[in-house]
Parts: sequence; C-alpha cells; structure tokens
Amino acid sequence: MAVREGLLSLLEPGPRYGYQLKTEFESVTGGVWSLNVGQVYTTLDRLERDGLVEMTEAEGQKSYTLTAAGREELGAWWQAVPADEPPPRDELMLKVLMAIEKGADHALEVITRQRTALFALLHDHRRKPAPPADAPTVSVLAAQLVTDALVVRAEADLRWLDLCEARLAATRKDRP
Amino acid sequence: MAVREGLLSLLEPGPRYGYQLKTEFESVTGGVWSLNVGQVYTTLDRLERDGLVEMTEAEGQKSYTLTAAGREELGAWWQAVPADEPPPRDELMLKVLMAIEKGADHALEVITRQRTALFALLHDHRRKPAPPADAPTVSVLAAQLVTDALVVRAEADLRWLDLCEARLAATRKDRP
DNA sequence: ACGGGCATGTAACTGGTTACATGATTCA
DNA sequence: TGAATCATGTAACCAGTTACATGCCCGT
Repeated sequence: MAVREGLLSLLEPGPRYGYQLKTEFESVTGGVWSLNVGQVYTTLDRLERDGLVEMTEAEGQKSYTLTAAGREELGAWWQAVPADEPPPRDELMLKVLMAIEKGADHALEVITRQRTALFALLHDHRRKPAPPADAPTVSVLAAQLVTDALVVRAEADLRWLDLCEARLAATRKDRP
Repeated sequence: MAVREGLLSLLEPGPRYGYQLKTEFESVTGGVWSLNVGQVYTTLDRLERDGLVEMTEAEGQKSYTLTAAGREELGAWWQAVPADEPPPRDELMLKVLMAIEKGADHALEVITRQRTALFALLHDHRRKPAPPADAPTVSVLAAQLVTDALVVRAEADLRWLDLCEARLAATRKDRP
C-alpha cells in the first residue's frame, strides 16, 4: 500500500497529472525510491475505481483530484500507526526461524553470514560521501533520512541476531 | 516471497503434503504467523509450475518433493542476504517523508504520534507474560524471537524518529 | 533530422490473501 | 448424531511491477 498512499498524499495540495506524480514521488523520497511511470497510471486507475480520486480532462491534459472519500482515506492514513499484529513477515526473521528448525548448527551459520553482511552494509554507509552542505534541499534531506533508516535498521538487526544467538545458547544448555 | 521460500524450506528434509506444511509453518514460526491453508495449495501449485517441487500421488495421498532446481533455489536463498538497494519501501518512512513535504509542523505532528504509538507498543511487550520456563519447545523459542524482533525494531524506529527531528531542526536553522 | 525528455497509457504477470466448497475421519 | 479437525482444492481479487507502444515537443 505504499504507492497508493503516496500518490494520495501528493494529490492533497491540489490537482496533479500522472507524470508529475512520478517526478514528485521520486523527489520527495530523495530519488532512492524510483517509480516506473506505468505504475502511476495503473495506481491512479485503481484509485479512481475506488472513488478516491477524480479525473478531469481539459485541452488534452488529464488531471487528477482528491475526492471527499479520498481526503477521508488520506486523513485516516495520517492518523494510523503501522500494525504489528500479526507481526510482519520479514525475510531475515523467516530465514533464522527456518534455520533453527534445521538445527542449532545451521542456525548459527545463517546468523553469522547475515551478521557479516550487515556489518559490510554499515561500513559502506559510513563511507558514503556526505551530501553537499551547500544544498540542503528537501530531496537531500529525504535521501539522508532514508540512509539513516537503513543504518538504524541494520543495527537493530545486528542486535536481534545477537539475541538469537544468546537464546539459542540458553536452550542448548537446557537440553544438551 | 515469504511463504514461497518458507514452504521450500520445510520441504527440504523430505516429502510433505499440503496440510502438514501449514501446521509446520505455523509451528516453526511460533504460531504468530498464521497461514490460510488455501494459500499453501496455491503456493504449491506455483512452485510446481516453476519446477521447484514435484507432486506424487499414492493411495489418494498427495505428496510434494523438492526437485533438483528447488534444492538449488533453496540453497541460494540460504546464502542470500536481504537486498537494501533499492531501499525497501516502509510505511513509517513514507509517512514521515510525505509529511516533511507538507511542512515541518506537519512532520513533527506525525513524528510525535508515531513515537507515542511505538512507546505504547514497547510497554505492552515488556508487560507480556514470560513463556512458561518448563516448556522451552522450538515453537516457544520462535515466538520469543519474533517478539524480540518487534521490540528491537520498535526501538530502532524510535531512534530514527529522533534523528528525523534533529535533522529537521538543523535544516530549519539553515533556512529559517 | 534526430535524440531525449515529457506524457499517457495497456497487457501481462507475480505473489499474497481470502472466501468458499467438499469430503473424510475422529470422538464425545 | 453432530461438531471439530484433517485434508484438498478453486475462484476471485489485490497491489506491485515491468515491458512495451505511442506520440508530442524542444533543442542541437
């Protein structure tokens, strides 16, 4: 539901046309989340189908506007907090859980490999060139924040892997 | 790609039938990731279509086995590390980025709301009853690890929200 | 004249997800 | 007998994603 809500959000200030939404979406997200133009149009069709946007055509120029229902939906989205029930299925989690089923040895192997990869990722991010200090546009800020998120997430994953190892060791002690 | 790889992984030790895979999947993931049985069969059909599993029928009992290609695919999955390029589109990130576009005030409001929700989530998890110490089955361990992941992730999100606020304040100082 | 960016779309496919139908077996 | 669980499936839909086709306009 990311593209959907993103477009809805971009339409809030006023009418936009398809191509414009693509460029705005990429600009707002710092250029790190690219969007195939085609997807904008398919998503707009679906939003229109659901009555959340309205298309008007003037002089060959199509233009999309939020409907009242669309505005309501958007408001709800702003208020909402991402649900954690059921817990989102995450690839790293799934991999470790499946590995545990195959035995502690297998699990430790997977944990080690993932940890190495995450360390490398962190290292890369720390070596990443700082954005030019003379142009702190919204786009640069966005890119920076996405990088931050990646780093913080990676650190969290590392901590979680440590926890996994600890709990595995503990259960091993319980039933040797 | 979670269910797909999950089933593949469960088929590694040997042949299984559909319903069995559902129960095993739920058991391995500590019962927190429930799976509609129907999805097992649709996924198995698609795995068969892709030549990763083979179905054999004996005395009315259908049974699925990994093919060589399936084994290869699974091996690749074990080796792989989740890609972070392009960065995964995350709801929280998207929401904050879109909010920033609408102005610092809007962004701070969103950040505050999300922070509150995350604090509440952490609080709930800390009050969660500890698993019975006398039954440390694999399933309990799995459930525990999923909870751990949720907590660690929430803490990471909180740290990221703090970073967002700090960076917003900094850019505000730059261009008042 | 031509290439590149602007602009609009469509067809096709992917995996995830649910609702529903069907029948067998088990056990109270 | 009747409810619960086991067991197998199908039809339908959803959003995400890509590849492709089309044409316009502008600057070189």
